Amino acid sequence: MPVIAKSDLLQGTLDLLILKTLSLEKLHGYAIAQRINLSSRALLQVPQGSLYPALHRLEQKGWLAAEWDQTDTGREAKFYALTRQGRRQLEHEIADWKRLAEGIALILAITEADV
Amino acid sequence: MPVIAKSDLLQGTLDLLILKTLSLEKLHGYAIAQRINLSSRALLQVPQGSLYPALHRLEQKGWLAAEWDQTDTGREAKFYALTRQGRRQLEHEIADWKRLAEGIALILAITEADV
DNA sequence: CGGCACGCCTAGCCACTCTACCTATCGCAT
DNA sequence: ATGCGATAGGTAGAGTGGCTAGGCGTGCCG
Repeated sequence: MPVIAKSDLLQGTLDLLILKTLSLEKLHGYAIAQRINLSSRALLQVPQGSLYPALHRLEQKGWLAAEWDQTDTGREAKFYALTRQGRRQLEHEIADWKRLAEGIALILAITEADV
Repeated sequence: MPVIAKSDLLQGTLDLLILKTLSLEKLHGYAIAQRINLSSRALLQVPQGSLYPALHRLEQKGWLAAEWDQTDTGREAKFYALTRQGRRQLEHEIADWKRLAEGIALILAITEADV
């Protein structure tokens, strides 16, 4: 058991973040993590040990397609792109997330007066 | 693998929901699930197989205190109340949730124009 | 008297994330 | 020249925690 930590992602959200990030731009793994970090204003961090297994999982499910290519800096890197199924999946995940977030928001909004 | 489903809770959210629900009112397990269902306008469901283990877990962590008592209908039921630690934990979980929800909202809000 | 709501519970599976590690290349500073 | 941080990919293993599917017993209503 870690001492403090707990700044973790919630299980299931990582797929959503990856799919959404790739829906705008083809990126390689390392860049995906950076983009998520940046776009969320550092609220969200993706450890490599979560990222790469997730990418492989999503690829296996047919939601991503991988392809080796060169980065801007001339290095080899594996670029991921959304498949058509991935795009459909993304929409599901967004809908699921909104439902969950709304549900939780409703619960959190309850006050003594409502009981 | 279930066929459709996937209306699941995200891991970690259940603790938050239970703590918040109990922060307003002492309730027994069965009633907690009903209250979450109702308060979220049925957006969120808590299966019993998730609920009871969660309650035991939270009790073990010292966030809940349990006590047998009578329901309105005269039945025996185990009522749970937040401990002081539980109240502190609830605040942490709310803060964590807000951070996560905000981070994800930021990511979901990105459009082609931002890339 | 049969079934449903109430109320509690557990076993076992499964999915996902995390820590901690490994590998290799490149640029820059010492 | 060398060593370190960033870039880039990866795995193993443990831990967490939700889910399905079952079980128990009571009380009420048709």
